Amino acid sequence: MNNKTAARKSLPDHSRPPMAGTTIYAIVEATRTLLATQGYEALSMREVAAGAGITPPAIYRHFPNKDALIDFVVKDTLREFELHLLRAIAPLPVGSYERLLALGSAYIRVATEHEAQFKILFTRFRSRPRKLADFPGQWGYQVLRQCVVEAIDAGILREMDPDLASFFFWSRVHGIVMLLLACDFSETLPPEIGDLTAENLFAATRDLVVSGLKAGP
Amino acid sequence: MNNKTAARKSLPDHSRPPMAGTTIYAIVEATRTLLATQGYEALSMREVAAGAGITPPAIYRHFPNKDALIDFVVKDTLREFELHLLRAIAPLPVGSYERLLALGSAYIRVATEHEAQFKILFTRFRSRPRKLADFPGQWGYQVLRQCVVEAIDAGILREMDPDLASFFFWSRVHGIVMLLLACDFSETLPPEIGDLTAENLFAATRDLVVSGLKAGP
DNA sequence: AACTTATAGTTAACATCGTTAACACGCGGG
DNA sequence: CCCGCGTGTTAACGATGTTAACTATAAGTT
Repeated sequence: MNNKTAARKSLPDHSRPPMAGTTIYAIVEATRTLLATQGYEALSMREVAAGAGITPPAIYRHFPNKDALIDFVVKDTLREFELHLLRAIAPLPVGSYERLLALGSAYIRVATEHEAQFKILFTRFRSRPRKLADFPGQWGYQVLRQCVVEAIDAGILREMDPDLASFFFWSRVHGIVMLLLACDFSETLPPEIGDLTAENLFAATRDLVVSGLKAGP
Repeated sequence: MNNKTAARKSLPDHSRPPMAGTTIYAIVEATRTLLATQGYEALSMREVAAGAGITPPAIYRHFPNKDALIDFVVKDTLREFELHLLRAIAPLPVGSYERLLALGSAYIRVATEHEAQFKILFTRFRSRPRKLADFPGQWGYQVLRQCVVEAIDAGILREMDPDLASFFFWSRVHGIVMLLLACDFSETLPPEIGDLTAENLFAATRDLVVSGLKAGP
């Protein structure tokens, strides 16, 4: 009967993107554009409404509040993140180290291409630390874990807990991305790396990860 | 003559903390408390003023705007970060790997103890990517670099560019901290790690860093 | 065909926020 | 004495997120 007690307002379906041509699509698209151009802090409901060709209160027919709108846009933008990962590793042999590298590159690519959404997802969390399962598509964690398991089985990686190893890989690329988003290393790091993109720094340090930091025998 | 053209309003001295008992001290202290208890998003000038026992416009006698106030508090809080690092490594032998571990632990400790300031410093940057030199005390980068150089010289770490290695170490702890601040891994990572603190995860993965990920010979 | 109802939009307004303008008090030096 | 300066006040402005109240349109239902 009243199994819709929780929501008086009709929420958008979080399981798939809104159809083009609808107002809700215009709202989401306007939000996305504003996030990419002005960033999070400058995003206002009035500007979103103007971009969508409606008045501000009309937004509240589709989203309960600003947070929910942004949350939806972030999740919608990163919805296909998992697919990106799968596409990145598809042409590479199962269990190979190249697959893990490709995952790192794909992560970095998504993070830099959707910088605003990425920062929101990882810093503007209302519900403080969220469960990994709450992240859209678990943020491809299962894909990463699978590749780690396969690499261990293939003898490419040494024996270790796959979850701990996955966390290790994840935190590594995450740290590179977050550090570069926050700080300019152009006068610090050696020029032979080339452009100080996250991608380049990921590549420049991968040998360290594989072989370890200890001095040779 | 008019060498103070840029600033009509008197700015606080950024080079040392305000004296106790002064209004400026009360403002800073109120801001610090609110940041720690409510977080950045909930921080309002009116609450700061109330906490400092003055009216909101009075704040503007000491800080040009909200951003400057927060910026000052962040820098003031993390002013002694470099000293923390130095104290952490002091009892440990020069060139030892323990020194590098102690640096990582100190970084993690400061980040988790001053979560709000840490997040502001690394995500709420107005002047987008800032130069590393602009960070308070360069954020101890020189300390880290020095330890890396010494460890390489001591034969503890293999030969590599010290700046690249420093970045590698930094991004590693940074990634762990940022990931844990954003996401709850309690149902993901193996329970034998213990509490899922950044400190524990740093310790649990340090062998991987030293020995490398590749399978043994 | 007429009446109801839900949906999706509008205008007007409110509370709160950062910030400024205008003014007031106290204190040290000519 | 008064002048200026530092530091506080009150009142107010513009922008923001959000709600209330109203309206128009399309879809059923009798």
